[in-house]
Amino acid sequence: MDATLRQLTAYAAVARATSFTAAAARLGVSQSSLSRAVADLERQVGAQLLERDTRNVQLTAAGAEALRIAEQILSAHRAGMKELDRFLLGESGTVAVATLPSVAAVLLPQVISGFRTDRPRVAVRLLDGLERAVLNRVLSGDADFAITTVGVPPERLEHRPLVRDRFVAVLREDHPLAARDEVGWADLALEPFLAVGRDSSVRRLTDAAFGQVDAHAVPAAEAGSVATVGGLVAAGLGVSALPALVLPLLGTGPFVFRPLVDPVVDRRLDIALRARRTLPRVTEHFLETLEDFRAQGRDLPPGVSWA
Amino acid sequence: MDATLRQLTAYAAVARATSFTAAAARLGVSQSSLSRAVADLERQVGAQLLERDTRNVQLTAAGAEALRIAEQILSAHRAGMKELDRFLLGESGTVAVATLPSVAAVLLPQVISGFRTDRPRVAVRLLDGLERAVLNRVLSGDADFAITTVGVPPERLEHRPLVRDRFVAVLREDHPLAARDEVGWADLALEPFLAVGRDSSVRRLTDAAFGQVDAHAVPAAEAGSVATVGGLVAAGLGVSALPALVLPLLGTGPFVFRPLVDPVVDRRLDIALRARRTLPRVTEHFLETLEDFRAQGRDLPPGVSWA
DNA sequence: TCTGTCCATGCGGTCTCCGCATCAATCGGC
DNA sequence: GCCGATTGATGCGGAGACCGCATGGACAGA
Repeated sequence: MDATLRQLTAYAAVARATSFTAAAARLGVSQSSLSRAVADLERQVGAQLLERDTRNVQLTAAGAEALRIAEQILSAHRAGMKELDRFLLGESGTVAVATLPSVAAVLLPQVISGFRTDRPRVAVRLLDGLERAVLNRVLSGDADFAITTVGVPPERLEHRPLVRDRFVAVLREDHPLAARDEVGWADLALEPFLAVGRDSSVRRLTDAAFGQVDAHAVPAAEAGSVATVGGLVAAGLGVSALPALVLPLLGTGPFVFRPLVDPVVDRRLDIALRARRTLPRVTEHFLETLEDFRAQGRDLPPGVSWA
Repeated sequence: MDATLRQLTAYAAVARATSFTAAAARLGVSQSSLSRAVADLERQVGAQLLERDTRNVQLTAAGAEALRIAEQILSAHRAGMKELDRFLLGESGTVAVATLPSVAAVLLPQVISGFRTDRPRVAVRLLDGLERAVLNRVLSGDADFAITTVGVPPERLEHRPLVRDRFVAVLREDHPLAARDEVGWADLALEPFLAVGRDSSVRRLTDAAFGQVDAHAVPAAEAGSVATVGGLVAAGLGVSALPALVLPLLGTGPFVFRPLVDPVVDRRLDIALRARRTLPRVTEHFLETLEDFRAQGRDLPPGVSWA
């Protein structure tokens, strides 16, 4: 016993109109078609649903129950189709973004806010982690795209430069170097250096910068999170160098920041997508919002600029 | 954009198995059929739902959403069909019984109790009222059938005798007639008579009985409900005559009941149904339960007997 | 390189489903 | 009380959907 949608549609229309002819007009099909469809349905469920003499149509008890049920099913179908449609149009769904903690905390909030006023039915998921984890999220499909640094670009990802994020010297306010207008990497190399963990993309860049000025890259201490580095600097244990975007994550403290030169080091944050993939419409919309921000030259924290 | 159940079924099977071949085996159809059905669905919704290379099938974002929705729709359909089936088998639904208050309060409770242990998913609605209202409920289709007295049987109703309900004299215990073993209608006629309202079926029968003994039928007082008659009798205002079944409705009081003879008067309670109508299965089942009670000779209150 | 497996597709046959025309039954107006 | 109009059911022919079979092309693993 399986009733087709066609049968249920026909039956519901007839039962609601209590008339084959009227229902046929409303549906834009022939009366005979409805007559057959209803007869088929009755045969399939094995019960008479409509009591018809040549002049009137009325529902039996089973018919009333069947109407209720048919409308439930049809409504579920209609709602489902509409929901799918909305999803395909990018009006609902979820966009999952994998990013570094600094991007998630500093750059994205305003983007998400703008996006959600346009598309309130779309949920945004932030998956934050370090570079490797972030890229894996994209490769595995957990995330729709990533905003992250990219050291060795994996083959199956496509990149679009997004912002440049300049390294600055992080000092306690009473540190001698704080008196300077700008600081060189070679100057930093003479101080106890407080580095972030080895699997951070920031670490790779600081190591490289010290390499360029022929300095040893052995840190005085190493911390997993930027907030911890902030605590160490505040305690006077040394100095650090961090991209401008992560500075808000240091927390509060007696910090001063000075431009870092010789060389000037930027980390580039890219949008990373799986190559040769058509994106869900919601993802496209999110990226368009991001692009709008760039095109409008929206304010960024000092030291951060659109790429 | 309307997806057929066939397409949704096919898609859901393939998407769940992430394999056309496996899904085809499970559904017992050919692989080519599924391939086409899914392709049709994709064309209709205008989006690719499955990403297939020759070796693997995996869901796109739209595909995952579509699977969720397809399963919702299919589950609604399955549940609805099952519900209708249960209804047609008489395992669910509602049986509406129109009856006199005395039947509703005294005779039916045990029947309903027995019926509901057999069929816990079936609801029973009791529509109680006086004879005319009760019959109208059946004629209008509000009730599936009635249990009631029937004075002038309307044309479009079919009757099945159910029980006989004997009239007894209702006296206060200190009344002189209470000393007798039985009381005649002519004896009652000499006392102030407390009658029920004119639209009650009981009233019609008491009037007729007094007529048979050539007594005036003018009551000393008339009350709408049996409980009120009870109050009047208890207050010593007079005597009454009521069918045995309604005695529980008198309430508590210093009542004694005596057999009423010359003539012995029974009211007959019938099952009344709309003629030439096939009954909903639940109604049939309820009537069968009632019939079982009769066949088993279940206990009835004194003065009441199966017809 | 070769074979087995997977999905897509051409093909022919069957069955469903449609609309048109018509029929029998009934209602409403005169 | 009669007649035309309207209602739902049904015969019929045609168009299209849907099926399974067989085959093709692409890829994985030996």
